[in-house]
Amino acid sequence: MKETFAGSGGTRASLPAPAALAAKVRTLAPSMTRSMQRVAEAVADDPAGCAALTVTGLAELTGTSEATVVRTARLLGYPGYRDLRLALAGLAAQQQSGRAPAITTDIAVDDPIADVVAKLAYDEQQTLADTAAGLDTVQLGAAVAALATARRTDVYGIGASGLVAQDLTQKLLRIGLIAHAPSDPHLAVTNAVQLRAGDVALAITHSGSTGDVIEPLRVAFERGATTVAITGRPDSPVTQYADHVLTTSTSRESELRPAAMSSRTSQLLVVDCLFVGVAQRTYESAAPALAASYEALAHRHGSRGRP
Amino acid sequence: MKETFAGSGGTRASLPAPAALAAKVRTLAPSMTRSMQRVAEAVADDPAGCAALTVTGLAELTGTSEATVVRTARLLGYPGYRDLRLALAGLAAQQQSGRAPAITTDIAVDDPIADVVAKLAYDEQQTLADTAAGLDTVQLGAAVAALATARRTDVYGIGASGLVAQDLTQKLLRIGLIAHAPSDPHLAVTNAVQLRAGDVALAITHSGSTGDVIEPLRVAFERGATTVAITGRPDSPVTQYADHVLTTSTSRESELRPAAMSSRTSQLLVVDCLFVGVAQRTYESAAPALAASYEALAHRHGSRGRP
DNA sequence: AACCGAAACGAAAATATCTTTCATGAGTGA
DNA sequence: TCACTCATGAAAGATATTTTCGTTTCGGTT
Repeated sequence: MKETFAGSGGTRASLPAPAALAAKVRTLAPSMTRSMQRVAEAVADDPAGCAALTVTGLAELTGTSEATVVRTARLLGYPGYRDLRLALAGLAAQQQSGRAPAITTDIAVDDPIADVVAKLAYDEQQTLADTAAGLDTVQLGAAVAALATARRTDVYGIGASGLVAQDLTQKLLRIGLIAHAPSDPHLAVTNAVQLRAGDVALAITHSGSTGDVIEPLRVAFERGATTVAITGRPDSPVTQYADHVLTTSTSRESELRPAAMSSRTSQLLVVDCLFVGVAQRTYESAAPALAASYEALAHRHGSRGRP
Repeated sequence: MKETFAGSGGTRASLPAPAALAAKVRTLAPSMTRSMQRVAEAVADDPAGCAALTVTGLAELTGTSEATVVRTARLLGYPGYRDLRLALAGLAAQQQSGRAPAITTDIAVDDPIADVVAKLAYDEQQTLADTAAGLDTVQLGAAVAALATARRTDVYGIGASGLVAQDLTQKLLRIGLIAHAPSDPHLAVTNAVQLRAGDVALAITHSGSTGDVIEPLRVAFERGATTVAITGRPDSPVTQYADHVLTTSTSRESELRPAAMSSRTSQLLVVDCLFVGVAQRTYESAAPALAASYEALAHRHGSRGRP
């Protein structure tokens, strides 16, 4: 690995931004081995402290070996420990200069309703920030390009993710694209069989292991369609069949705050980004289409303006 | 110079803070030799770029030698180049996060995808904050109470709001309550006719003027059910038939960012609050029901962990 | 102008740090 | 139980940083 390229300050390959690090740790933790998790945890817990440590120091601190530390750094998206260390220094500086440490307490059974509102709002804001920070714009751009030029698009999702799938579908239809979000898994596969090169199939699943969603994506993939996966687990089975993977952030969940809640927030942001990106790319046709759909809806509302 | 002391994480000697670096360069410049000035200048000019360079790299860039770079680092108050580099990374991160006010502008057709992500995330965060701030906790509490004790609940919504309605329905079902979200307006009315005192009807409409949603709520209202409206217009027709009104926030929309987008975010937060509130109130039965639904879903996912 | 001394400077050696390789052992499924 | 895979750390190998030390430069002095 040469480091010389960085000198130009030109096109920097997408190293994870410091801000995204905490989110990345959470996202990738499940796919880590025990030792690596210890390292990741230490790093997320005390960025400043870890930035001051050498590989050897961090290895000792976490009771692991240098090799494991380097492996962890790699998994987090850096070429090696050195770069992770720089990112940690950046993160530490950011945390230092202002923004809150972001420690939310869980929602308790006896929290007053006002607290519930505050905590939920805060958590969802956090989720949005994490998602935005962790989103790979290259993958996103590729997915947008594929969608914008697709002959037709299928969107697969089940349960909570199914609603997100429908949301995207509604939006795409609004700008004149052809999109479907089959709600029945069997129909999804039936649909997928019809896809071919130039079409796009998009799977939305938080766990990345939802068979009912993977199956149609696999079929589409094998048919030559461009496939996109929106998932919280970038190493999960669904990504096998995905040309482009968009990662949603995973925040800690609790009994009263199911994972579905934050994953939905995260997924919707991604979907919105996709939509806006596509609308930009197809502006010529999208703008009139959007206007037309407003028009068509107007008469279904009572008066045109305020009641 | 050993670096091992850092391992303790104990009393960190006072390294110059990153922010002070630029000032320090200016202060110390006069006392520097020519070569060192070149190094200091490069460092002050482009912290981010220099942070990416090794001693050798920076030496080459400034046309000096490694030794000079290290001497400069020393003069600036760091034990060696390594620490200067970390400080530079911190400074870069701070500068990066500092300049973010560009996102207040609307999304333009030619915005790069990264900006789109940042702006959308920012807007949605804003929407959440506004919604949380504007939510009437008394009304919310009342709605929660009604839902928690309802015999059955109907949720009405069309289009984007329809998805929110389904989201709420899914959640309520998960904790063992009886809820429906008829997607067909006619079915909605048919359903509404069945409601009576002790039941809850909940209408979700951003404009508050969506006839297809108002109608079933009216019917439910007249049948004596407790009615709730989630709307962005607290003075719109739908509130006529609503015992409790929950107001969502309305943020500015633009051509590329339809109102549906932020109203959906806002509505979902309200719906989440309702859900958590209800889950709290019915904790005895909700907790096992939630657990059970997790259980039931587990087998639809491949393995629990890594693929 | 020639000389001297001090300081600046860089090449290269010495050291520290990071990365890779490889052998070992723990855990897993047949 | 056995074969197998995978996680793991020790140590070798590769880089980066720091130190050493000799050369060069510059200012002043004779």
